Amino acid sequence: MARTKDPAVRTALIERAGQMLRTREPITLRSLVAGTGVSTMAVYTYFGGMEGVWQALRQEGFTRLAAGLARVTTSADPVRDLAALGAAYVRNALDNPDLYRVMFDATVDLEDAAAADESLLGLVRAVDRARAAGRFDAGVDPADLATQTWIVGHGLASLVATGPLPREALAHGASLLTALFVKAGDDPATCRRSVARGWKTLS
Amino acid sequence: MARTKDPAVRTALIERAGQMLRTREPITLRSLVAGTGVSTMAVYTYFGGMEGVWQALRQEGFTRLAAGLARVTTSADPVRDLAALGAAYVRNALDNPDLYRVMFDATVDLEDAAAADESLLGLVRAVDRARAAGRFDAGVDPADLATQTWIVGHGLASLVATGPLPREALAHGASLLTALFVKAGDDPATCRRSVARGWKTLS
DNA sequence: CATCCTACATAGCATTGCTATGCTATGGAA
DNA sequence: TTCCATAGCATAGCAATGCTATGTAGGATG
Repeated sequence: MARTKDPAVRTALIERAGQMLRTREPITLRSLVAGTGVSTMAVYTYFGGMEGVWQALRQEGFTRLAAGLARVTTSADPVRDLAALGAAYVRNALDNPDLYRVMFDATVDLEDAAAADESLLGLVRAVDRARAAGRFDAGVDPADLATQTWIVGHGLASLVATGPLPREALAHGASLLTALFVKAGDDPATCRRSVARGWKTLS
Repeated sequence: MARTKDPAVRTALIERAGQMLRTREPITLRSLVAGTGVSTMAVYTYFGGMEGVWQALRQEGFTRLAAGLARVTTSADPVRDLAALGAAYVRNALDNPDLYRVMFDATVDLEDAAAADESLLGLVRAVDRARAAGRFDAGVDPADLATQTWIVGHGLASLVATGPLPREALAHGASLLTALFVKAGDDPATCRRSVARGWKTLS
């Protein structure tokens, strides 16, 4: 029919935007395309405007988060794995603080919510394994416990990444998750050791 | 020496800014002063620029949060009070979602951190009362437990206010706080009832 | 090969936050 | 009371922002 879009241009632009986010350069229409050889219109061709760029960055953030969670190896101790997933969540937020902020600063739309749910799935499966292994009570709802783990991880990551809490406060994560998993039925002493093993993957 | 600033102008401007935040109007230099009778220069005289306006809004947010927490009545049940403080924190965030976002979207500076610590004090005192009443173990550090309560409240409020979690997810707050307080030494059955009493002040 | 649609560049638009320039009025010193 | 330096304040203009209108060129499709 006519000229086709070059996917490399789109990729290059979001990659450059991510780079600028990391170096804390302000991302503007003109600064984004400066030096790339393409003109400002490319942003409208590939993203429909700057808002589209931000949305693409949000998806990039969720993709990176999913990759970080997927990198957690499942072991014979599902409670350790659960803590390791929480640690990976926090680590991802601290490794890409600006990207993490972009992910949650605007009201997330349905497309973003789908990506977030995708990430939650790994947590739900880990809870399922723990329940199957007899570590958690049969009455525990995997989705509920996964959500609560998310709440803890997000609260901790958010407060540390934006400044109110110092990095030493990350240790609270282990306490919170232990409390959560013991309430779910795990043996306190065993749980403490499992969570410690999973959480220490953070540092 | 010369003319003095009129505090009423500053107050009127931040009040108007707060109103615009609530009605989701974009807050720009010109739109902020439109209709107030003062010119754009007033923003620079009283706030030093738009960034000063945002900082003032953040402080306004912390002030409102402190007021919300102070409104929580202390009862004979310190664990109930602790849960009620957590509920008040979440309620404040949901009542003023945009103001709450402004409070935490930028990297908080030292002045904001002081306001945040001020709010934490109420939590620390409640933990102290609970420990004095024998509900918590003697080894519990009030500052630590207060911080963990904050992490839960912030994580919950943040995820519900920005959209990823529905309002029904607020019920997770009671579960999380119960887990936390039981781990601190409270009797499970008693704790569940205390937290339920405090948390139900949310709705 | 011819055609038409689409990517793309250039230029210009309104709006943004901010600053330079005067003017005015007001509080402290004589 | 008189005077004037100084801070408040308004107007106008600056560069930079996101976006749109317009014209061109290039490639896929018949």
